[in-house]
Amino acid sequence: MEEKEISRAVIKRLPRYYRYLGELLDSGVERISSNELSDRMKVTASQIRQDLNNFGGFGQQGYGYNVKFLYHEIGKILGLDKTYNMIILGAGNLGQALANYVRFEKRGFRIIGMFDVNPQLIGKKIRGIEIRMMDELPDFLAENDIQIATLTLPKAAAEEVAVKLVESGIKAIWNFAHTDLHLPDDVVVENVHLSESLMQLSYNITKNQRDRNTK
Amino acid sequence: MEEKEISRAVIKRLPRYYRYLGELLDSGVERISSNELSDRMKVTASQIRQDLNNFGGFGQQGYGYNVKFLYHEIGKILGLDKTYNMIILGAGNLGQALANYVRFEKRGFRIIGMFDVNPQLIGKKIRGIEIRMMDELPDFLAENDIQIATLTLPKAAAEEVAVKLVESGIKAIWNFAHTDLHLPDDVVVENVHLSESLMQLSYNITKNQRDRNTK
DNA sequence: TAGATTGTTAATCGATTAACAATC
DNA sequence: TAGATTGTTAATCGATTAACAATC
Repeated sequence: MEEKEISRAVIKRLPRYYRYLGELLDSGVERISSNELSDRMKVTASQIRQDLNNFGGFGQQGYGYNVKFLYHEIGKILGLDKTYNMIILGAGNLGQALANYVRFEKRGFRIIGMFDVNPQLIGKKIRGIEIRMMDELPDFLAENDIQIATLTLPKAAAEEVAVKLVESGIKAIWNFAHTDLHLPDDVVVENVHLSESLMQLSYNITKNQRDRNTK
Repeated sequence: MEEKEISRAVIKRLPRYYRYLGELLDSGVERISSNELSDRMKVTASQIRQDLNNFGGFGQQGYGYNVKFLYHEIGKILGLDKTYNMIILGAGNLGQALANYVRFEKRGFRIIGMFDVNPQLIGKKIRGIEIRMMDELPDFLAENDIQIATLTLPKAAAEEVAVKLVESGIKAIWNFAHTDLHLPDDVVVENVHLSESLMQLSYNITKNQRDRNTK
């Protein structure tokens, strides 16, 4: 079965399509053309059609796309038709904030455990999720079917914990630590580097000011 | 003064260079060649040289790059030689987590105010930063020089607050709300969409499983 | 049927990589 | 000077946009 690799650029756009289609669905829109969607999303209609056609023909000539159908198809592509059990490693501010965030649950991402090394946090519950000592991790992983591990801990600890997780069979990591994890190829890592995002912002602020002075 | 536009792809890589150079600096490395850096960062040496040359010749033939010099130059390009006053709009879990994060401060991003509509939060302090009522925002902006506004509030409120901020002269927004802000061109917006990041992860998990079954 | 709009091929644009002359 | 490595041009690759035939 020859399957062409989908480019990273396309994948990064899918969640945004999904969001817009969800909003259209909520507001009762039944069908939409690539042209109208392109207007709303400020991308070219051509790109929308190309992107979607990577996964098959979801539209119909002369009609456009059925919003509900397309929404669910993209959901399936993104793996949102399944549920995922998650744990959070590092129950500091960010870890707790993520645990408190209910919207993830609605999309099928269930946080079922949190771990930390700070004994003061142990036993504390965030939205019903218990914070456990880090040394309970191996047992917990053995007893529970976990698909995603979230790293919200200092970078010094991140790599070490990540290696342990992978040894225990974890295949997907959502990494908030400011470091690149060096893991086997079959482990999926999605990085969220907040400070790098902030630096892009300060770059653009600086550039913006320069532009204003120049013009 | 003809200045060629630097591509977004290049800008996105700069913070990562900055991070690696910072680590090299900390570990006492004085100079590095594009080749050695390419080994560590898993990018091509050619790309490193091309990227850096967008901003001028930072290296020296036969020698490589001086780590300390390059680190500071990239810092300047990213605007990290200045300080920024920030406010956080929405003092929920994520807003509080960001406020608690000390590392931003070290890089020159000072959070000096937080705002929320929930009266129960008013007066509370996060790391010394007071949470104020949202209606105090205009006065606060008039009395303080704010460069960055962080939006950690529900998407329904985000657009409305963003428009108010821009009317008060804010030119840069760090947006965590799950919505695209429609603002004038001279306003810089940097989006952090956590749920979209999570969807990319679930896409790759799904793909990974498919690959394993196929091979 | 006529009109609309997709799916898809071809053209363009931009970003990455390779190669090497310049130069420290 | 010889060796190393940049800065930069040229070649390649990939992604985006344009165009239009297919078809609902």
